Amino acid sequence: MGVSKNKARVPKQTRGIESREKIISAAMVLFTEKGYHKTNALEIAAKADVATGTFYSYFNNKKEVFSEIIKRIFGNIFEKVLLNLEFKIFKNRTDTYKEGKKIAHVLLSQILLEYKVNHQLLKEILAMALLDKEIEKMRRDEEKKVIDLLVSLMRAYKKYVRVSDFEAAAVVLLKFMEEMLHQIKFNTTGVEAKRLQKQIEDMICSYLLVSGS
Amino acid sequence: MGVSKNKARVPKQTRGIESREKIISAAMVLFTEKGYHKTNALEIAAKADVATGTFYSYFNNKKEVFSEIIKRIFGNIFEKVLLNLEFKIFKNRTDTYKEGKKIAHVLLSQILLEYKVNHQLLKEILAMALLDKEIEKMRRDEEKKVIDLLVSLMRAYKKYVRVSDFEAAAVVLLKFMEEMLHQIKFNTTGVEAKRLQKQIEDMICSYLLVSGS
Amino acid sequence: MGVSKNKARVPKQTRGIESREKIISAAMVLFTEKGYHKTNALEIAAKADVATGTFYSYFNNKKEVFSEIIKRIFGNIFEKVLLNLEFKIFKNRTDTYKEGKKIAHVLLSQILLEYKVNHQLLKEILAMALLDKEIEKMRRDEEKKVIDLLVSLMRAYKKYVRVSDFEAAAVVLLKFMEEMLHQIKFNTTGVEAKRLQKQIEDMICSYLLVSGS
Amino acid sequence: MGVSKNKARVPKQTRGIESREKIISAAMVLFTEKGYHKTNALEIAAKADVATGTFYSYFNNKKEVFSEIIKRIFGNIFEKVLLNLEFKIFKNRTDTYKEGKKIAHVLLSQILLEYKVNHQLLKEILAMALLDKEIEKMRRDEEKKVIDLLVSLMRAYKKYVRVSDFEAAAVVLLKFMEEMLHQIKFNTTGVEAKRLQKQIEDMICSYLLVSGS
DNA sequence: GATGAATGAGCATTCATTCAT
DNA sequence: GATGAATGAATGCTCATTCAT
Repeated sequence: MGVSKNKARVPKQTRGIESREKIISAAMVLFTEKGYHKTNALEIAAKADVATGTFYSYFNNKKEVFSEIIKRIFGNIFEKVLLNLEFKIFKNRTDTYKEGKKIAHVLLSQILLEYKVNHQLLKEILAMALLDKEIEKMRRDEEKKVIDLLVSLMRAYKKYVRVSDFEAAAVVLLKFMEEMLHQIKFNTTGVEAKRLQKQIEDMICSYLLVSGS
Repeated sequence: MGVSKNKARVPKQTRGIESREKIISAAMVLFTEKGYHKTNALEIAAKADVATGTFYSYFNNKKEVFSEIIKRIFGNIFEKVLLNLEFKIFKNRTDTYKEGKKIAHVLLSQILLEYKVNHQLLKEILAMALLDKEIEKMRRDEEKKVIDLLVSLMRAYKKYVRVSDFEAAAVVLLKFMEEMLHQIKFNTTGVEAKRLQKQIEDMICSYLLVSGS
Repeated sequence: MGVSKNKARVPKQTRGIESREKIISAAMVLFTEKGYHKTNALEIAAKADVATGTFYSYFNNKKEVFSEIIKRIFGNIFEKVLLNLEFKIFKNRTDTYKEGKKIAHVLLSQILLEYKVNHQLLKEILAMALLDKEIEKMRRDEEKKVIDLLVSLMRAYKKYVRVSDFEAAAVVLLKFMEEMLHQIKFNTTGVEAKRLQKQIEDMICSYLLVSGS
Repeated sequence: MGVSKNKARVPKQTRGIESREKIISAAMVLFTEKGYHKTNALEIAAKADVATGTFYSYFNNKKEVFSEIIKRIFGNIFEKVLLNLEFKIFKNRTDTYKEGKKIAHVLLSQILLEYKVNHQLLKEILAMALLDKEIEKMRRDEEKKVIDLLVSLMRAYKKYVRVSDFEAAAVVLLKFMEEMLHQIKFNTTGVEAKRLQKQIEDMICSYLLVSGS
């Protein structure tokens, strides 16, 4: 589906691999600076110091570079963050609400730190995920991984968990987290990040953790 | 910035108003069917049964029609929903957690009902709000109204409310609600809407309402 | 089938019709001078003193102009020649072989005269009829008309006609005539046209007409 | 004109000869499948399992491979058919019209058999002979051989031959035969091959042979 | 006011050919 | 000899916008 003419050359020599990387870097810079829609293949090639033809040797079109970039960013962010998440929790066997809240705080701060990909590019990716079926699928696939992890975590700690429908809860939590991260990053409302973060942690904990513990 | 050449004619005769309306309707259909970026002025004019020139009499460019459409949709949705919200709450003086939960359920269902604007167009709007400063501002302005209302509501019912930073809470709640509505609408994860809705209500209530009441 | 996006504008105003005609004329000149494959839309537009966009308003691509040109040439040549053919024969009730031969001579000369469309363009058309399914179909359709006429003529004069399988004979005659006309026009062998014409007439008559008459 | 840069390497080692042959075979397949104009050097090299550079070691450009292919096909067809023709006639000393007709039938069937080169490629060659001066010359040279043979044959059997201008007659016959072979092969009119073949034989004989014999 | 023809800069994409390795 | 990466001019086509009628 949508794999286009599959004409894209796969570089075998070092020089080819370098060119491909140069193109990806240049595209990343330009998508960030001018946005995906306002960037064109010619500019990318120029910025990458490569001929137009070279661009089209490695990518069938603009969207393919974008996909490649997204793959890398998603791969980076989600996996890094998630491995972190798993690790943190298993390390700090959380038994009480207060402990939980502390962990939530550390985690969120940590994630926010990782999540420092440049704003504009992130906006472009989110927008594209809304506008383009293929990009949407890439996002969905990545989300699936997180949801699965969240479910397995809730299952492992079920006696400390308030909710019962783990899957639905995982979806709600994930989407909530995502939105909040963007909110903090893009900050469209004028309320300071710290205050927001506190409310977010509170909301997660009051929803997720049994309070009596 | 963005004030454009202000050449757009403001129709005063019935015929002119009709033409303008036809253009807006046509644009709405096309933005929905093909997306904003893939729709062009010529098509809109054609679908509206109007000459290309006429299109440019009433709108300086494609984005202006889009803005107009957004204005109407935001006006419709947000205001309708919000007036409803205010009305509902003042009518049903909520004193207990259970009562609150019931109201939350009714409200969310109500909002979801109002929120049935065609998916695709909504996606386009959200995407544009990420990509375009002007559209982003329109969205932010609309959100401001909701946040203000939420704050004033919390203030009015503060004894039943768990949280203390009303403004931050309002932001978190609004963004959460928005994201959840989209999640239910676009349903990218495969979990059924009903299960999601239940978790959402739970999350809002456990966060917002004092539980002992 | 192959009708492409059907986006081509049909001009309604005099100016539009003029532009379309200018494009067709320019294309004809260029196809003749440089051949179809070596001519491009930009050049056609330039020669027609029209913007590139105007070219694409009236034709979806180069092939469409070519089709239009072919339509006109085929329409002109075939119909003119054929009406002539019918008329000539009905006027000169041919009873003897000698009479037949005289008529054949007059006719062939006549046809050759009509057939003076510029060589190069004709070559291009023939070549395209070999290379392109759509153009091939256009040619076939035009040929069908001639074959039908030839059959009906043979039927009308059957007592002077040697052959019995009228349809096959018509095909053979048509193709023979076509090829000979091109041969005379393109003259690839170095034998003078007059000598060829004589042999052609002889071949047609000895094949077609009963000799005893 | 057309001598090109003459840089093409002439392979002397087995490996080189193999590469050259692989390229020719690949080109033949692609010209057949996609046509000459839509095939490009890169594809040919890829299909031949050879680097792009290797292609340009053996051929200066696409047309050179095409010329090579044409040379082989013409060499094959014309020579085979003609040697056959000469042999057949000298074997079967034809004295009467009926004998002549029989031979014509056998010959035509024979030729049609030899003439089974793949349609599409033949079309491409014919089209190119119309479009390209060099290819046209190649065709003309090959035809010259046939015409010479036909003339010498007519001369040898002049007492059985109706016509007097041997050269013109040879041209007419050759062109007629060519066209008819294509007609039978490409069959654009829907009349069955057998019926056409019969008419063709009849036309040749009634034109060529003295009937009283 | 309305029409729709015309504009032309702009963009995506291709491909014959070269050349460093 | 062979490789395949790189080149960049060339081309097809689009579309926002203007303007004569």
